[in-house]
Amino acid sequence: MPVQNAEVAAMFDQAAELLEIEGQNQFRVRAYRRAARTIEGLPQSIKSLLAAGRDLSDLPGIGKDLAGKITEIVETGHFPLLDTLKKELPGELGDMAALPGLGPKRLRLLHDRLKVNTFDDLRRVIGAGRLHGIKGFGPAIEQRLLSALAKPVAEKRFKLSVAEAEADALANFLRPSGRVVVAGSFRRRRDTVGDLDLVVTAEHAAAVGDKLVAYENVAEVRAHGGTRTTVVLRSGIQVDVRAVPEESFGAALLYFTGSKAHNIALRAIAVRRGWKLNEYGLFSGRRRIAGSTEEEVYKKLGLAYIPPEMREDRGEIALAQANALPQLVTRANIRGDLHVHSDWTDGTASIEAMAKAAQALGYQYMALTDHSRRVAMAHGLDPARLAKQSREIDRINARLRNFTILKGIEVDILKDGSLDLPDSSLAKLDFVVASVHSYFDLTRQAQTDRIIQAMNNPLVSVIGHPTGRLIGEREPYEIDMERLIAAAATIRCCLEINAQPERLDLNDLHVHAAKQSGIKFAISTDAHSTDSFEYIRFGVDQARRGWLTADDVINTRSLADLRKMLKR
DNA sequence: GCCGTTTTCGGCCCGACTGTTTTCAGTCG
Repeated sequence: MPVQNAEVAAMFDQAAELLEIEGQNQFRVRAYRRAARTIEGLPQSIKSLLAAGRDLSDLPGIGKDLAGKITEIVETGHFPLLDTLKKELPGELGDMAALPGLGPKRLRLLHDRLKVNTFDDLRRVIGAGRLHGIKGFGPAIEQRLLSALAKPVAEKRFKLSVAEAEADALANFLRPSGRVVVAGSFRRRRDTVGDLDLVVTAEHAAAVGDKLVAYENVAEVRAHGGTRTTVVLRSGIQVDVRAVPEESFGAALLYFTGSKAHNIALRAIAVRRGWKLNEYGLFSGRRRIAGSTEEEVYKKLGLAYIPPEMREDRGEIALAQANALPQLVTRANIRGDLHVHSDWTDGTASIEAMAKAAQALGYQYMALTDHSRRVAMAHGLDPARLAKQSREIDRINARLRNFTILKGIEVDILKDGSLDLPDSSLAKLDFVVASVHSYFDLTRQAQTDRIIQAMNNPLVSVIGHPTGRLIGEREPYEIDMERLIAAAATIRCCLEINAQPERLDLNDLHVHAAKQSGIKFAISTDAHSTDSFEYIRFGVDQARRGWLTADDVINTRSLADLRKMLKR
């Protein structure tokens, strides 16, 4: 198994943590962290970049030294610097930085003075009262550490849809106080959200924090100052609310939307021009030269407006400088849904009800794609029922005005890559989605071969939910995404962006990588009820995070153009 | 350790809150 990008990034993060505890130059520490983020955000594996002869030092934040270290890790699996650091700072010191109140300085002190190297060591010294008298450790920090050690809260991220429900309720609660925008990774529409960052304009900043603390769902108050308040809601999600004056609203929104890497890059541009950018505005000396809107700040910095979904420091700033940002696909571009179930299988609504719900959204078409027979518990269709469904669709289509139900199927990809229905059945359809619903534990090679085998059938238009993940519940199955993308590009098979909030599959990075290979996408809801057509927006979010334009997405086409495209 | 329309050296984003402080370091985002 080759070393994955995520593993290299994790090694760099760990090294950064330990270097910081050692008291090394903070900019050296930051360099490792920055490189880790770059590596995480790469659409391809480092191994394949190296194989293609790519010079890693071309990547942002990676110079000659780190390029050499990355190459060594990928080739040997070892990172000598990290090995050395672990000898000097053994145990779990790096991981312990996740405890609240423990940063590099206090960890160093614990290690030097009390020989603390593990979580258990820390429990012991606190129990023995040996923290008393150590500089920087008062009763409050001791108490926080104790409670954190008692219930080691795994870092939890929330599905975007879950965070949205919390965010909407909270924003409505605060809205009487002023303008409220939920910023952070929520506004960047990441598939999961760690915490909610709200920006509020208010004449009386402190009143906003007071109001938040009084919110009925607050379980814990972490910090409560004049302009910033942090609480944890009962659901476990952390909320930071920041009150800012109207004239700073844009700068604050920019700052709290992030990403952190994007902000740092913007501030560096400001510094190069002799200015300063903070959450209150863009300043030349003491004079504010921009800040009431984000557009104004970008413009002053010589940049086109960058949509929040692109703010990840993955090359968007250079594009904005060149005024060459892609025109991202929007919800309004979507003209139909290409993955829809009915009560013929495991959906809850009739075909006609689904069609009417789709039409009510302004769509021109939908592809009805019920399950095939292999998915027995969903009453999957066999050739005879599929033929019967086809006649039913004809009858309904005859009644519909300005809307067309395309005849489709979500055909199961069997273990060997063959399809669950004969070509003779599939050939009568307008649209075939092929998906994996079984044998998730095949080897990487076998799983990849299996899906490519299915794509090779020219009757298949789209691969449905290509990695099979269920966010927070099931990891994606092992798959060689680069090989899959290369094959899809060659075969000219489309890939699905499944908009179910627990799927969002493909994810943003894979979408971005596939786009570079010229692949087209279907953004589909996989709707099993009339309500779930609304999920399309989550799919559009991820498409935008992958830099897709309307042209990259087949269901932005008119029905006539779509039909033309589907012939291959 | 990275990086360059001030530069191959000398910078590197910026501010709020907390706790432990007698004026600020550490942590966090």
